[in-house]
Amino acid sequence: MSAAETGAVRLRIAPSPTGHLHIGNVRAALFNWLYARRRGGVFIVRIDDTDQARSDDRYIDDIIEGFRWLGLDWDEGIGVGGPHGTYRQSDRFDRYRAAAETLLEAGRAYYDFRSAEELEKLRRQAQAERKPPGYYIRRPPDADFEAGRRRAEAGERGVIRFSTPGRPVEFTDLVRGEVRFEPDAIDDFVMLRSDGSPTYHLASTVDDIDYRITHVARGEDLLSSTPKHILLTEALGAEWPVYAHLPLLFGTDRRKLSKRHGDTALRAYREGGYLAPAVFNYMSLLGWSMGSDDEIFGREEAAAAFDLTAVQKSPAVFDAEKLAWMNGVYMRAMAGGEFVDLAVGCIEQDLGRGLDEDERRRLAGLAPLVQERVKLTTEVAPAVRFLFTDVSYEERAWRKVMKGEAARALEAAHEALRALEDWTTAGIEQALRAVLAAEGLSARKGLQPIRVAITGSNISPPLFESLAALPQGAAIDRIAAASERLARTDS
RNA sequence: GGCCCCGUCGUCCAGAGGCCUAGGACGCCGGCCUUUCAAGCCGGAAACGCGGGUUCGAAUCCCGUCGGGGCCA
Repeated sequence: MSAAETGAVRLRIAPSPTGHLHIGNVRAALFNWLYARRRGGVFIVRIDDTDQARSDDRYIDDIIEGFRWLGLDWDEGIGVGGPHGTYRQSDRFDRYRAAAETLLEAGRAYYDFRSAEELEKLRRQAQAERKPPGYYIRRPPDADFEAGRRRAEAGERGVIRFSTPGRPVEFTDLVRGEVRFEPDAIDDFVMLRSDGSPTYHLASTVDDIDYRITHVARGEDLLSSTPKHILLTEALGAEWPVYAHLPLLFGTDRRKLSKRHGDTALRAYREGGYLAPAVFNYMSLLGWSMGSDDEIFGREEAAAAFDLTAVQKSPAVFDAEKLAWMNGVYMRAMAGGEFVDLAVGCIEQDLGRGLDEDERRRLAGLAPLVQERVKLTTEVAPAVRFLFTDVSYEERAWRKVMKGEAARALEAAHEALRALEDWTTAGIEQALRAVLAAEGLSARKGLQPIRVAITGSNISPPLFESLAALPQGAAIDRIAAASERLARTDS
């Protein structure tokens, strides 16, 4: 009976700190998290920093912040500790070398001193014979353990390769079903490079064994490496985990999502006005669904329903537009007070100063109308900025609206609003409608110039509420200013 | 080049032999509402890659083919 059956499941995500946390990694992490939570198991975050030249600790912070932001909490690993050390591969090189040594002594690995040219020749030969590329990379006849060791100790540079047993590997993948690889498809892969550093195959497999990982859910790009990992695990005397190879995330060109597809860093979304629950919700739908038409759901709901066997086999294209729509759904679903707090934060940052009591009150009055109009948090400040700064007219808006009857509408509005005693939405609406009717102007024609005068734009929150959110004096002044400008530009 | 994976509307997902004249969502188009913009509501266009087979019956099973992708080089 395997560990997966007897104990709690243990899953992990192992990002490399060689760049900002990538959304492909985020999706993989999310599925691992969902499955761990569903099974009441353990979720681990390990840092795969074997490539020390390209790794940078600031990216570790980015990874930690990113996962935390999304609410993917982990039970062991970087930042939270656990029984297995630092959860950084760079601290475990000795362990990997020891594992390689064990295999060497057991005859399951060998030193390989062949030059790149020799190997290249073998590859070309394999290609000419239409054989798998790794076909000819096999243990050379003279590769005996003692001789290899002597040459290595004498300072000769060579790699240590795993010696594949020459039999097919079969396993059941939770997503793909039965998978089989023929011996020819599995080459004698390098475990330790000539500089003594471990390859991904070695480090990752040894870690999965040591951390007693029961389920490995990772991108499909690693499917063809899986037989190597299985063989290696066996050779090291351990039981291999259950594998689940997740469909890749594609860009709109249907290629593996990468830098050139624009925003592939989670950070870009965190800073671009997206809400964590929306990102979580959207990403969970990439390759999975609840099995119903329900698309809007939270973390706990998803965790309760998740199963790796229900994951889609085909790749998913990341659709930024649908994410934006979903973000809008979450924006609108926010409690009113919560949104006001968010809006205050947005505008204060935009203004570079705090809001006073009166300003907050005015913002809060308009907030519900803004809330249902924005998709991203970054849209909040531009929508309410007119409340706190002098208007600057959008030239296009001005030209579109300030013509024809605009002057009359502004003058009439100016007069009516100056005389108005009841400075409320209802009062303002009543006064303006009355005066427009008296002038014979339609609401459409009469109100747009006022909107531009007040907000600077022809697109804004509803006008009467916007006016009410402004002090009466300021509103009147703005209309007068627009009137003047119109008179100037007309003549 | 070799091996492997995948194939339902433009995109994401539902569909696990009859409930499918294929459903939902985003996007798109049209309408309603309306002071702008959104939101909301109503309606529309839009897909089972292709060819065989199995079966009374196939989007669902099998084979082939085409197409796409991944890995190694």
